[in-house]
Amino acid sequence: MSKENQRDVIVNRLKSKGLRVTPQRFAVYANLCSRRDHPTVEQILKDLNQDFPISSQATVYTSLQALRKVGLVKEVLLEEGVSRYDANVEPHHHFHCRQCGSIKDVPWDTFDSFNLEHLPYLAESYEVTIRGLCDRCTGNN
Amino acid sequence: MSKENQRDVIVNRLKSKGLRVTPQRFAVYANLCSRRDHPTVEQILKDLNQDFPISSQATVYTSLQALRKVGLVKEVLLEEGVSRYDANVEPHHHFHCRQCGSIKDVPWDTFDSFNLEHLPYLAESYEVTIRGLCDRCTGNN
DNA sequence: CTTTGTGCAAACGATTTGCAGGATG
DNA sequence: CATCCTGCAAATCGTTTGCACAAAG
Repeated sequence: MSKENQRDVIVNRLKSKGLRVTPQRFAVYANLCSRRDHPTVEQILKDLNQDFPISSQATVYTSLQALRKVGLVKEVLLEEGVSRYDANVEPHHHFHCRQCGSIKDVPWDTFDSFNLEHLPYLAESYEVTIRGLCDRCTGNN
Repeated sequence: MSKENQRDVIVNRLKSKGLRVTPQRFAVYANLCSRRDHPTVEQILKDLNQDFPISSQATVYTSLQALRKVGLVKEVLLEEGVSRYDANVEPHHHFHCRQCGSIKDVPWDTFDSFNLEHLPYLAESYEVTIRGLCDRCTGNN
């Protein structure tokens, strides 16, 4: 619950995956864990270096790649030419607002489980992408 | 049914969308209509220029952009850094084989319609991405 | 100490753009 | 014949890589 604890949780997750805990890598992952907006590399970098330079662009890229390789972060592809990252690796769906571009997580249990048995393929996972207008952009709320 | 007819269908679709019918644009769209494999720009270009040079890279890009703008083709984003194109603009889902990378269309009615009413957003469309092994890669078939 | 990570700048690859000439309606 | 398209090459943008130095375990 305390800040100490959150730090330890992140450190332990990195260690448990066999990743060395460096300030830059920690900062990238901690930043990603603290947000829910599926940021781009550019947004992460700007955030990290806001107060004073913590990491370089190349290191953010390689950190994200390392985190992705061990399954601590996922890449989210919803728009052309835009790679976003997500520290929420639990199965969930995505909503993409066509007006403001925001991306919202949609709970896994929003949909009754699908019957994928009758497909001529071996389905291992699936995800739903929903597009439309978010709460802010509809004016309702 | 005849080749003449298919050509006319494509010409008429372009015209009806207010697009000029140029050999390059026709070739790009006709090629896309003739395949079901969601090719990349590179694959389209290679195919067009196989016998003798028909179009340049830049023109394929701009043709696809024009076709996309009028709703005759859709972009398919399933892998990082790979833009694929699809002349099937009817609603459907996608299956992506993790082994051979092939992409298959999955019929819209595979899933019972979802109840998106209880989301706090205005859902206008959705699509399902399924990942796994295709028929060839499972060995069943 | 050995291995791995970082920063910088250069390299890269996909996509876009500016421009002059050419084709379309 | 006015408008839009094409081809080419240069520009651009996001991402990756090589290398020398620094830090982690």
